Formats: sequence, structure tokens, C-alpha cells
Amino acid sequence: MDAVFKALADPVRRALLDALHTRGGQTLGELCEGREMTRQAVTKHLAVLEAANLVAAEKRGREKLHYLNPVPIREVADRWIHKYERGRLAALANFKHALEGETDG
Amino acid sequence: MDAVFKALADPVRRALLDALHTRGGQTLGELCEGREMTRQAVTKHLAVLEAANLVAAEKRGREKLHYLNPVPIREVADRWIHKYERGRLAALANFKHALEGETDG
DNA sequence: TGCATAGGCAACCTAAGAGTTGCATATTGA
DNA sequence: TCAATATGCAACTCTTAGGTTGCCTATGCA
Repeated sequence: MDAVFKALADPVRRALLDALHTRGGQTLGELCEGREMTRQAVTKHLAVLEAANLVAAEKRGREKLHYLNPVPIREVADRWIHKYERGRLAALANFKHALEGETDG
Repeated sequence: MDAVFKALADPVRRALLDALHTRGGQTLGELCEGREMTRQAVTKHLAVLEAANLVAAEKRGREKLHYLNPVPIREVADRWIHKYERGRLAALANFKHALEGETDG
């Protein structure tokens, strides 16, 4: 779970996930297009995404095809974010109360 | 949005959010209890959370009370995660296909 | 007033992250 | 076989993030 949060922390990596969400099976070269960094930098970002199991790659000949794995994002939503949805309104009321300078133990 | 992802990337900060989700209005001292780091380290983490607007603080006397703001987490879910929910099954099929060694441009 | 408590600020250290350069490997195709 | 293409690996730089120590400020209270 920590690896997923860490992987999502970088905007370049989120953009890579976007690209693979738009079209799966892209090669490293394709994923490098339009990014102002070297191929090696992109390779490292993809390695982080693979380590977090957000992306899987498959070699075909001399190319490497990349695919998005939507499962870990789902799990983050289910196991973490939804916890904050429960009791969200109470927290929000609490929060607003505080902003108004009230003290409400 | 980037600030929120960055803030969520650290397990200590997620634990702080958990603590404030369990009970709002905790002081800095309370939030330090049980964590194996100095008060100043916790202060820095809370500053990151405040910068991301995930936490708001209010001074009462010599104490500082902290409150969780559930809104940014909601926004991440709505604007980002849900995008991956749409077309999730298609992506998953694509992904599994790749894992099985199929090539499917 | 005097002291304990709660927290703030700034300098510093260290390690990890993001990116680069340079070179090596492995396909593809003529 | 030879050159071009696609990617991999390793060492290096630079910045930032996480944490510490030391000291200062402000409030509470006897």
C-alpha cells in the first residue's frame, strides 16, 4: 500500500498512468514522447510503477509493452479513502466549527 | 492536487490523518504520543498536511488543536480515482491478456 | 514573580529521489 | 554480417525530504 502511495506522489508517474489508461500496450519509446526528460528517467519512473504493481510490462521482441493494472488504485480507494468517507460529514462539521474559532472538545 | 498526493505519500502523515479521523481537536503533544520521533519532526509533517489543506489548526491558549479536513481526500477520489474506475474492467482485461503473454495491439 | 508546560524557529545532517551521461545488450532488417 | 533501433545497466550529480539538536517564545499557574 505504501508503495502505491509513493508511486502516485509524482506527477510524471501519474501522467504515465494516464497515458496507459488512455491506451494500453505502449512501448517505452512511446511513453517517452512529449516528456522533457531522458528515456532513462522514464524507465526509472516505470520501474517505480511496476514495483507498486500499478503497471505490468511484457517484452515483445526488442520492445517492451506496458499495461495499466487498475487493481491497486481500486484497493487504495476501497481500503483507505472510503474509511474517510464514513464519518466524513461529522469530520467536516468538526472542521468548520474549528475554522470559526469555536472550541469544541 | 499534487500537494495532496505528496502529503499522502508518507506513512507517518497517513497515521496522523488516521489519528485525527479517530478524534479531532488533538494537540501537537497528543499527536506526538507513541511516535518514535521528535516533536519537531511531527510539526513538520503537520505543516505538510496543512499546506495540502488536509489539516487545519487552531490555537487555544498555549495549545494547538488540529482538525482533519476531509474535502481534499474527497476531491482526489472524485477527480482522479474515479477516472480509473471508468473503463476499469476493460483495463483489467487488457492487463490480464498481457500477463498471459498475448499480444493485443 | 518564577517555573513548568506547549509550542515555534533555525541550522544542520543524512539519505533518498529525480535526473543525467556513458556504455552495453539484444532485436530487426537489409 | 552490419547498421539502426529499442532497451538495459551503472555511476554520478543535485535537490529535497525526513529527522535531529539547540535555543527561543508564550501561556498557565502557584
